[in-house]
Amino acid sequence: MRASDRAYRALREDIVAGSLLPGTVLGEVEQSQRLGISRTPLREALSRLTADGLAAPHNGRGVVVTSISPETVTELFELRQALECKAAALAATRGDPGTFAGLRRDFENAADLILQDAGTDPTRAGYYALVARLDEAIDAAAANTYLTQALANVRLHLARVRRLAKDNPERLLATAGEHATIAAAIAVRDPALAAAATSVHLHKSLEHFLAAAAAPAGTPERSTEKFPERPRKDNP
Amino acid sequence: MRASDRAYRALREDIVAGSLLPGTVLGEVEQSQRLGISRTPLREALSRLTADGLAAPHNGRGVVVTSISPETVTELFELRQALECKAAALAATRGDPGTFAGLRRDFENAADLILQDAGTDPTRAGYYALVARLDEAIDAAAANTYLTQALANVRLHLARVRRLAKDNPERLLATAGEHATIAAAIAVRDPALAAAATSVHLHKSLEHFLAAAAAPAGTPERSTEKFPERPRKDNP
DNA sequence: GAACCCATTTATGTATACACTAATGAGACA
DNA sequence: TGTCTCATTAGTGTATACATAAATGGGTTC
Repeated sequence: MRASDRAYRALREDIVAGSLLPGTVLGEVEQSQRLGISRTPLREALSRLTADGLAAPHNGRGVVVTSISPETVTELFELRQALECKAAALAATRGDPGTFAGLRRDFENAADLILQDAGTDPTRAGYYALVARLDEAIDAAAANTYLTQALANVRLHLARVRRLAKDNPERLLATAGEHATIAAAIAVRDPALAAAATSVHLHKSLEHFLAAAAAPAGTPERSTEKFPERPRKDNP
Repeated sequence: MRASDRAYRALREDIVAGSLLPGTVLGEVEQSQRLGISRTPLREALSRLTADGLAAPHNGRGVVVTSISPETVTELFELRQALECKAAALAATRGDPGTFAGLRRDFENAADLILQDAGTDPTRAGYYALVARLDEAIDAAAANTYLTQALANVRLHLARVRRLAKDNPERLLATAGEHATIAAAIAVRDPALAAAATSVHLHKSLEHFLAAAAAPAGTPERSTEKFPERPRKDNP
């Protein structure tokens, strides 16, 4: 694999995982030494990160990791709603009913996935893999390259948000039901219903995130830690 | 200005204007010599073009200018509809009524712009500048960075399509009315109406393009020239 | 005559050297 | 003591050299 690809993946993973905090200045010499490559492939990686919106030019000199705020997430969900509703509607028009009927059943039986390994797997990899399967099925059924690419970018930003969302089992169980409803609407080839179900799901997801981000009483000091705004030099 | 920026703008302009035809292989040495810069900034320009979707990797070696087909345009318009309807709805919720009332009047008086310099200005720069003003007003009123950026990318691709669309004065006059309707809906702060008016406009625009692209009788040989698919070496 | 193999060449990926700009620091002067 | 200026430095932008892999062409062999 090319060094620029490895650098891009490594930096993207660090940003999404949160080990590179928002506001961190990504110096070329610094990062190239950290990743053990030269500046040329690193620059290409930074260029791709900037195009993704995970990094942004900083005073015309260097790039910084973009920040996340409740306002940012609200804007992201507005775009997400436009894209996912359209994708669900197209999938309902063009998709294979059998595929989505199967996904509907999987989500209706997802309580096991969510509750079973509640303690063993804090990342809920199993359930999120199922969600990813639904996303991929919708993308494939929508059969629209531009839409799929735009959604991929949204989901990239969403992965960052997910780290802050603190999804409790109750919310996850609710999302399973919402996803089942979406899959069911696509399976019966009802575009308007699929879009409406998607809209409902996204509305509730954003509501849940904003409520959690509103710094629940008892841990008010974490809210500032979760949304740093000042540029800071590497890992503080 | 940086050499990489100049290269990016120059290549983008060449692709949008059609002087670099779809399928053209963009060799690094070749283009860097043509633009009088070294390979390093040119690579960054190619990277940005690839991120924009104007170029795509070619057999893992080099990049080619992406092609445009009626199917591609249809997909582009599906994404465009999702984005522009959402933007119009948000603008209707948040925008300043006075701004859009003024734009409505401008579009209602746009017949002069369109008919006046019908022969003198084949690109209709004046009218398209007015359209751009509406786009910018909607972007500003929607106040959503993610949405604006996604729309900017769509409009970039749309500029390529416009070259093939062969807009006659009748169609342009019709679009002026459609744009006036959109501006009016936003001015009265009716999100659903704004989205609907946008949907109607885009539906008719796509319809017009597809009809024109269907190779009108008398010039069937141009359809293959308009949508080249085979990679070709530079300007044939 | 056709097919296969090897050499050459061409183009990309990477590293590094050089240039230039902007930030930083100290020192001098008011 | 504060501020202005100049030198230093750190970091980015660009050019170029080198390495490597893929395409191409010629030669040989079956």
